[in-house]
Amino acid sequence: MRCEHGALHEETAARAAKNMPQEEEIGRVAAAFKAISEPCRLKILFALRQGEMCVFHIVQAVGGTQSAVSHQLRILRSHGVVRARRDGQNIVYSLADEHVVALLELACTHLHCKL
Amino acid sequence: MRCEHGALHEETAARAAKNMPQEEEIGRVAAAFKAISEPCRLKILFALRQGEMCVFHIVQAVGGTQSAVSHQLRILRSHGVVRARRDGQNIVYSLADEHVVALLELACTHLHCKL
DNA sequence: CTAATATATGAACAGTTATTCATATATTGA
DNA sequence: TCAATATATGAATAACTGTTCATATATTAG
Repeated sequence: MRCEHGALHEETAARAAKNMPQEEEIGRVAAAFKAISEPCRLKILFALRQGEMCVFHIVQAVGGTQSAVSHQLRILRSHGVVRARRDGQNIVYSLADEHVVALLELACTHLHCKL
Repeated sequence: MRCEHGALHEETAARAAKNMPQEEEIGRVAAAFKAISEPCRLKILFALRQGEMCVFHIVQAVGGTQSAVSHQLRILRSHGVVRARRDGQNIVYSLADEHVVALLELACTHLHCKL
């Protein structure tokens, strides 16, 4: 290639290749972002931002069927985005940690959304 | 439902429904996260974290075919994650803003990845 | 133990998305 | 203008992901 900045970019590319995270780590990060990249799951997260809730109330807050919400909750949980604890007959879900809230807020800021 | 915290959760659900962002905003946030949720695209972002590069060097840094990288770049660009500028025969790509870097770093922290 | 309620899950289908291949466009140098 | 290089893109196929339906598991009340 005849890039004007050939030498500089060549160096950048070499550094990038050298510092590229492992496939496994890339995969984990990708999976985490994918977990929060579907409208239904995002709704669940925005809802849980108001406080912990059991499935019944999450369904009430975000709409959709119990089955669909439950499937999505499993995905969120398996990716460490939300955590669940049993409370009698119910399972109460909440956001896993502040990172999740921070991610949501960063994205909203980036996109000039009001929260 | 017979949730112990019925009254409290009921209130949380109502607040969540009331403060739920518009479908359109949810969609934008979801699309943005989806844009950065594929391994190939993440690699591109991690690479660009080292500095701007033209397509040729990005391909060198992340591997894969020119065509595939180009397709992914288009997706990243159309979602405002990276920006492109022409420089002679080349198109030089760079991360759109600090939010992108912050998102990557937050995710890595959350997942206990080294960066 | 049985009935009722809350939540989870497997399988199938539908819609979406990534990759590849071939080709198009744009820029530069001769 | 022509050849060469860099990048982009349309179409087709293959892989993935969400939703639904039916059903399973777990907990509590009686």
